[in-house]
Amino acid sequence: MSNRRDAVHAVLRQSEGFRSAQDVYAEMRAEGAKIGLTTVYRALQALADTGHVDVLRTDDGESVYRACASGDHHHHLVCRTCGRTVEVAGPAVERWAEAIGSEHGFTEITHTLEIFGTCAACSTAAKPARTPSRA
Amino acid sequence: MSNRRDAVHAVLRQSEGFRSAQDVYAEMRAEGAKIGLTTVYRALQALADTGHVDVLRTDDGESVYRACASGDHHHHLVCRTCGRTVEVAGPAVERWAEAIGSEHGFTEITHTLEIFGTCAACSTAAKPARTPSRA
DNA sequence: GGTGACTTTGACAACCATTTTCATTTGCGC
DNA sequence: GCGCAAATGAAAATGGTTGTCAAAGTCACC
Repeated sequence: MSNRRDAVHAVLRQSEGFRSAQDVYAEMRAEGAKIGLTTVYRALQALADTGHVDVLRTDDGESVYRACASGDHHHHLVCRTCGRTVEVAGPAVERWAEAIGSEHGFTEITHTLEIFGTCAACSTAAKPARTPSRA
Repeated sequence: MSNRRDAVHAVLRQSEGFRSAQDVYAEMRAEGAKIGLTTVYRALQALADTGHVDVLRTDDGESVYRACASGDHHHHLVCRTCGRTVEVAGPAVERWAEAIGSEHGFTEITHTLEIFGTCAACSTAAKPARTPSRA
């Protein structure tokens, strides 16, 4: 029955970068899957709770999910143009955060860290001419 | 005329931690200020654009604002219980992010980093008994 | 002092992702 | 086959944020 959950997970596994709930839903419907938006949200949350996928918020407040290779704590280097994502680990940062926290008397330190940039491919593609589509 | 904007800014200055737009609006109304929600949002955005206040998204997608001491790039150590905020600088992290980015061929690196924890006062107040409210 | 152009304001409606509700369906044990 | 409990999904509710638009305020200029 939690077949739906697996289906949702599968969609994420097939994706390169982060996908929004609406996005996943749309794709599944497009593929002919009979599933409700509600279920997608529930599946995504369940997956996130069990640590099977990573969640993060986009700048416009949308939640995006991604099936990550490792279940360990890690961060993401995301291309702001194509969405390609690289998982990175930063032991030094973890320690730094801990240290900063303790230094100020804080306990149970957690942190959120995401790195954004333009990947090689996109930065090449973006400035061939000298009309950088300046918005 | 941009008196409203100053008023909004003032509210933030009087606050210790991050405040949501709705929150600021409610407080201003409570103080008797005649201001509309729309205006509060606009003021907040304007302030954020000009770098007078820092913005970040809470886990539930709400935008929260804070008038920060320095206009420089810095991060926040936020108490998840009382909201008290400490501004921290982490040159090492900035460099690390840059390095990781270049290493993967990314350019125009930016990053978001927030540290959450329980401050000394709150952690003391929270565990008087031995019922750690383990969710 | 008056007038008109332009900007700011704010009430209200529109948006939209997410959540809740609730009736129906499905799986499973008995 | 029956009934219960969990899962599902359609639709409505929620709630923060943004857009619309007319009214009010400012200011320059006559």
